[in-house]
Amino acid sequence: MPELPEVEVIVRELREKIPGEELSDIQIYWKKTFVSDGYPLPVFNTIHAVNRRGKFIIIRLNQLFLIIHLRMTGKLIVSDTVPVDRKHLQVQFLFKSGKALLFYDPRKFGRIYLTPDPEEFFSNLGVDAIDPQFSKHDFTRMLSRKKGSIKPFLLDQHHLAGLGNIYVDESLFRARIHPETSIRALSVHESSQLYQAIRKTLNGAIAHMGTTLADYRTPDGNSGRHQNFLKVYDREHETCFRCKSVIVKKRVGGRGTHFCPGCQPLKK
DNA sequence: CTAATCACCTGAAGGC
DNA sequence: TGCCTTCAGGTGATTA
Repeated sequence: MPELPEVEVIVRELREKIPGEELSDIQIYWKKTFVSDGYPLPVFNTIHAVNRRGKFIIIRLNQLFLIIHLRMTGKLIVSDTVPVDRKHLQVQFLFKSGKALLFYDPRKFGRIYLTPDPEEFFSNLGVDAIDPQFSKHDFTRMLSRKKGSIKPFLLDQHHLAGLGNIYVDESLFRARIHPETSIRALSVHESSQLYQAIRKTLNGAIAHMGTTLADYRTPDGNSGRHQNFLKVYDREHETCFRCKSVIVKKRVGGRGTHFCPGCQPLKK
């Protein structure tokens, strides 16, 4: 479910709520969710900071870091009390203050990793898609070394980290590029448009607090609003706001892909 | 290297 | 109402 914008909104909210909290207990209800890698459970540690890289949430403790990936249906909730709703609760962190950080995940794909070394943990992860250090030139250079279709490339977190199925489709629409366009066929101008489109799309979604299609909620339990601003994703058979063509959905790289055949013609 | 498929899980939605 | 199939915001492993 959550892509970079949703994770960013979650991180901002967590940052308001949990730094300074001291862990008093950790309960793991679904073993595979919590990957301790042999390190002791960080009970009695303090939460020092909350950050993000791509779709990962990074929580700094005393010596170790909790690194969380929500995958499809993971949800973090900050509660003032021990949980009332325990359905799909996979991991529970209790604090000395009485508050709790709860990890819910119906599909159980999400993971919480424990590591002393985030740099090492992220050694194969691409650059964050809205990292200010990541330039248009870096992007075109990255593209020049690759072939294949543009959409699978954008989804691959080893290159750019943070885009998922919704925002790839939205970014390609904004840049007027067909998702099956071969990377080698992209002009310098198109690459540049795509770079801008990705940033505008992600930052716009953050401003709307993310996209809630079904499960996504912030740690306060709030929905996002960006679902009301989607241009192609989840709009199959509807009319393009820009050219009035009918939005198409087809499989590209194994993923349901939405685009406007009028605005995004395939040039190959 | 790229592409396709499966695996991991559950729930919602659509067809009959 | 119920059964069956398909699909879902993700990603890693395996196999052509």
